Amino acid sequence: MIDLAILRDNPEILEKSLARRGLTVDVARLADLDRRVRETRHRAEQVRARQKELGKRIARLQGTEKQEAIAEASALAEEFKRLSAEADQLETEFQEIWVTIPNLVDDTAADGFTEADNQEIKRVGDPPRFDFEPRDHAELGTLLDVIDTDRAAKVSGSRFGYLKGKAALLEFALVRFAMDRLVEAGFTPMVPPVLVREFALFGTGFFPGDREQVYEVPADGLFLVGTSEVSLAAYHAEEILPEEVLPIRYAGFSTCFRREAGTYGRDTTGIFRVHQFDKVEMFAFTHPDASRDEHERLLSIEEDLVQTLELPYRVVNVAAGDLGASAAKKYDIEVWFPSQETYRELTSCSNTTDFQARRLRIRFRAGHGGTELVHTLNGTAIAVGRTIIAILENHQRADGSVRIPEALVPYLGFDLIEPPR
RNA sequence: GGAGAGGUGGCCGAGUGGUCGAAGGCGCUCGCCUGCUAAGCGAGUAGGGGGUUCACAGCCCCCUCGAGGGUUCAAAUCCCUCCCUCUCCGCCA
Repeated sequence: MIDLAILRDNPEILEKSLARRGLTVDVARLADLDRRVRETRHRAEQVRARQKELGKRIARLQGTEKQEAIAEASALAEEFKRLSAEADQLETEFQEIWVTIPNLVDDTAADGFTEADNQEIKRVGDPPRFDFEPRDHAELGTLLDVIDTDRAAKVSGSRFGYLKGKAALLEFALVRFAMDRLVEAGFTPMVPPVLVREFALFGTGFFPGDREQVYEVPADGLFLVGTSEVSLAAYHAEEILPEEVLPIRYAGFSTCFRREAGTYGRDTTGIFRVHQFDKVEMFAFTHPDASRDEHERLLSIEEDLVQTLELPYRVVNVAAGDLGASAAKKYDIEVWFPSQETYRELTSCSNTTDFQARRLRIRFRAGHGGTELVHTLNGTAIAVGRTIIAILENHQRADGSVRIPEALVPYLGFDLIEPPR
């Protein structure tokens, strides 16, 4: 949710932001609806005030006087009920639209509406040159017997995979490697719930917009998270934090579940796009003045991790129209995939400013004694599945064996994945 | 799955129809005192919305004691529905 004051005092800012996202919303009508809500509510409150005052006198009155006053108060109560219902109805109508309004786009977010408009900020590392025909990760996975999507299809359907043997070990190495780095950087490690209540998804901005992407467990009224961002953000829901605890930084490890509805035919090879994968996620709660710096900090941590894994990548500033509802600005790190001869998304980090904090009511006690909304940010540290396949593809050799990046060797105890004899 | 208890302010915790947005305590803020620290004394301190306004200053109003509905002139207090938390038993990684 964005600040209502924007709609009231600077609707042109909202107009502009929506236009940058390529959305059409009748802002004038929204503003008018809001005005009518307030007008009606105000009239109702005035009636209520008179009714309450009269009620106080009734306690002290006797006889006829009392009876007359009660009759009058009764009429006021009726009137209040009527106006109040009218205001409720208008407000419902307003909220229905208002909750779908995405965050204001940051001035420095890239222009454009699709992935193709993402603005490249930098490239680091060179794509590997092979003197043989490189295999894609699915081929390598089969050859090395470390990824099995055929049997996964039998057991669970399409877009699932088994990590097997050294790839399974690689997962744990990556997770521990990332966690170690993050703890060093001041993050508190977390293993959060992956089943959450609806409010957590609404609060993080995934609902109502992306509802069809989320697995639901109707019998229990719970939902499977697509990222631990959801459970980490909601961790401090409804809280008023002391200012001095900010920034709060969490490193959450969780499995992520995504329905991938509407992606039929896209990325069907291997485990590039699956319904279930594990991820280490960074999440930060900051003072509003600190979120821009924090965003850059998260990005630099992501870059450090990718560099340490010796993967060639580029950083893009995501186009306004391609941002999620809650993000004001987002950076993606795209890593080179030799089989696709292109850079594909490996990590992503967003500054959601006060959008999630407003919905989740996460505030801090500010210096002046009042409360202010915090800012929240999230960023991928390691998306395990994709990182594994990036390692396979980039560090493969002619015989199909794969070299383990040096930084992971201490976690694994081997430096090569070879085809079984 | 069975049985029971309970949801009140930043936190703990009183409060069964009007004088309760709410005792008391903790915490916090300011001041005083104590030659440091600790203790002590005094005052203040819920959140949200709206109106007025140049104003995030004042002043005024409304809402909120888990949520929603109901009874009543009047509800934290009475009634109904739902949600949530905890305890014991059962099951269980």
